[in-house]
Amino acid sequence: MGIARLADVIKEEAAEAVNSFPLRQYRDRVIALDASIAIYQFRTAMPKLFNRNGENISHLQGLFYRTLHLLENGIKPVFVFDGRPPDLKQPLLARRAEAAGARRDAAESRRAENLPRPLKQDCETLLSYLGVPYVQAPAEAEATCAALVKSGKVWCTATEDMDALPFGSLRLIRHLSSKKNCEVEEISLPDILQKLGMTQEQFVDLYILLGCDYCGKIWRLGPKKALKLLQQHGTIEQVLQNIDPQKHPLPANWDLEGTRRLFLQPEVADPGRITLEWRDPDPEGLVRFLAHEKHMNESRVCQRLQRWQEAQSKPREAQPKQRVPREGRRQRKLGEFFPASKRARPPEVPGPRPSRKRQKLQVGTPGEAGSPDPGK
DNA sequence: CTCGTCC
DNA sequence: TCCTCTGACTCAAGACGAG
DNA sequence: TGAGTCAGAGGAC
Repeated sequence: MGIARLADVIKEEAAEAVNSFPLRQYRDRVIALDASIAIYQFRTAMPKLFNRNGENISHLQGLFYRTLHLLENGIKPVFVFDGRPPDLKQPLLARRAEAAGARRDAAESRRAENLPRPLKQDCETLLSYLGVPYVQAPAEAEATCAALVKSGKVWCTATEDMDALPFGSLRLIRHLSSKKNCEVEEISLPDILQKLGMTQEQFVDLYILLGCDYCGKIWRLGPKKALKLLQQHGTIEQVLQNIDPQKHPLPANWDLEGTRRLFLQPEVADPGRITLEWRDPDPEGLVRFLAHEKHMNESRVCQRLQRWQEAQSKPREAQPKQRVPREGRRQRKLGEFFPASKRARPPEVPGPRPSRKRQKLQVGTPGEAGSPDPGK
């Protein structure tokens, strides 16, 4: 809701805070991604892909391809899963459910916001085989992403949702996809605050006035006026004292304090108790899981993995313009990754996750504070 | 690069 | 008058590889 | 779903 409006305000009033960089610029950087959003996109934007068992596997294919693409570019991704939505979001969710239920069956509308459990487990299994860490957020994923960035464990949040900014993510990148020539748009929160002459608290107030997901907005108070009045008076309370309440009625059940608290003191996973660790993808495990268990096209999986391996063995540079001649793309050698039997298929049930490659987000050790160097 | 396919 | 906000509308949203 | 238009109405100057 406030997403578009905030993007407009930033582009108009703080254009300096927005820059574009080629993806290669983010080599060796740790980037947090909202897993639920990504998966939801794969499931909606993609034509439904059903395997032979009638299961929709769009999310697996999408996650597989996109994650490998990030890894090939030297990026260290960490996926953050949504937890329980805050109570303040319930009205919004209810509205969405109602809208969906109006034209679809009730079962689908009940999908609410949280991913179905088996779906999420599949994604976790896939990430484990890819050697990519994931984090379970207690509440909003964007909030935990922001906390990870603030802690220095993560360089930036990659999302299309502007929420990460009021949550305090110092850097936000958009348009992170597998498109060729991908230019990533990076938004700097400190630059925004400086250009707008606002504190983070005032910025949160601005976001609330623009119409965030958690509470209604004030009638006839749009982006221009909201920004001007806030810069002039400092807080929403002060703004309210300087506008005509008749012409600008407040929304019903307007929980200003609650919404502020939600952004400024959100419920997040403690970054100090999270250890992020990346391993090489496990090609054998990926073929077993994706092709044999989930029935993705085996040659596609293998082909993609082979491409990844070739990129790995190549010298670190070699990206700039060096287009590999047609010839360079070797054809498949299917037997490559699973010399051992196809017969050893894992149990059908999601069962215990692959034990050997267990992903580690241990809680306990602050771990090496391998903070991504802020230099550059 | 555009377009058709992925299961 | 011009500026600003609202609301109703439409469309496309992923990633790949063959040609 | 959300993001990009385009119509039009209420305020501001």
